[in-house]
Amino acid sequence: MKSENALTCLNALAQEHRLNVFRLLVQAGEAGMAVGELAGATGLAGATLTNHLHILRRAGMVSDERRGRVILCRANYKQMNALLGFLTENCCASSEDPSCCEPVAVCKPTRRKV
Amino acid sequence: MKSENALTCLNALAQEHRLNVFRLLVQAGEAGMAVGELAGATGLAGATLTNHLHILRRAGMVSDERRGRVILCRANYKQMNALLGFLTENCCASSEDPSCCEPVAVCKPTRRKV
DNA sequence: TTCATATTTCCATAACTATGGAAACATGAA
DNA sequence: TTCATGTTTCCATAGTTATGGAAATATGAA
Repeated sequence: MKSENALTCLNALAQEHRLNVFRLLVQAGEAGMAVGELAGATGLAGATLTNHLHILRRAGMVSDERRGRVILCRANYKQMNALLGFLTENCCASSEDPSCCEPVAVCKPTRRKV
Repeated sequence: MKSENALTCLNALAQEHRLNVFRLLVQAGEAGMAVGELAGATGLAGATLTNHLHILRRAGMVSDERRGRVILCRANYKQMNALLGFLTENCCASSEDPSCCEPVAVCKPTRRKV
C-alpha cells in the first residue's frame, strides 16, 4: 500500500462515527449490516451516515452489495490488513531498535494454514 | 488502548505532513531529529510544524527532549505498537472469517527474544 | 549584559469536514 | 401503475483544522 492510500484509510478511520461503523461491520462479519441497521445502531441521520459510508468506501475499507431494497455493507479485511502492513513497515522497517516490534500481540492465535 | 486513544492516534497520523514527520522520526530511530531538522526536511514553516508536532505529542506518538537550544523529537514506538494492537483486535477479534488475519506480514523477521 | 539561534504561542485567515432536512432515486409489493 | 421503504444526492450551516506571520520565550555564546 502506498502512503497516499494509507492516508486515505487512516483518515477514514480517524473519526468517531466511522471507526464505530467499521467496528460494527467487523463484528458483523460475513453477514454484514444494512445501511438502515447501521443507522439504528449508531443513531446517525441517514444523510450523515451515507456521507461517512462514502468516505469508508472510497478508502476501500467498506464494500457493499445491493440486496433488493437494502444495501448490505461489509468490512474489507484485506484493506485493513494492507493498512496494518503499511503501518508496521513504517513503524519498524528502518528502525535499529530491536524492541520496537516486539510487544504487539498481532493477531488472535487463530490456526494458520501455512 | 481504548478506542478514544486510538482515535487520537489515528487522527494524528491521518494528515500528510504529520505522517511524513512520523516516518522521518521512525527512520531517524534513537538519534531522533531536531524540530529545525524536521522543518528543513519537510519544508514546513516553524509555526505550522509546531502545531503538527503538538498533535503528535498529545497523541503520545512523539516524545521530545530539550538539548540545549534544540528540541530533539523521537517516534514513540510503544504507542505505535499499542495502536497496531488496537487496530488488529478491532479488525480480527470478533470475526469468524479465518482468512482475515492471515496475509499481514506483521513485522520484519527480526530475531525475537522469546 | 547583549546577541543569535531554536522553538513556541498568539492570532487571523482560508480551507475542509460533519451534520442533517428535503428532494430525488431505486426497488419490490400490491 | 401506485405505494411504501431504503438509500443517496443536494445543499446550507456550523464547527473544526491547517497555515504561517509576528511577537514572545528559552537557551547558550560572546
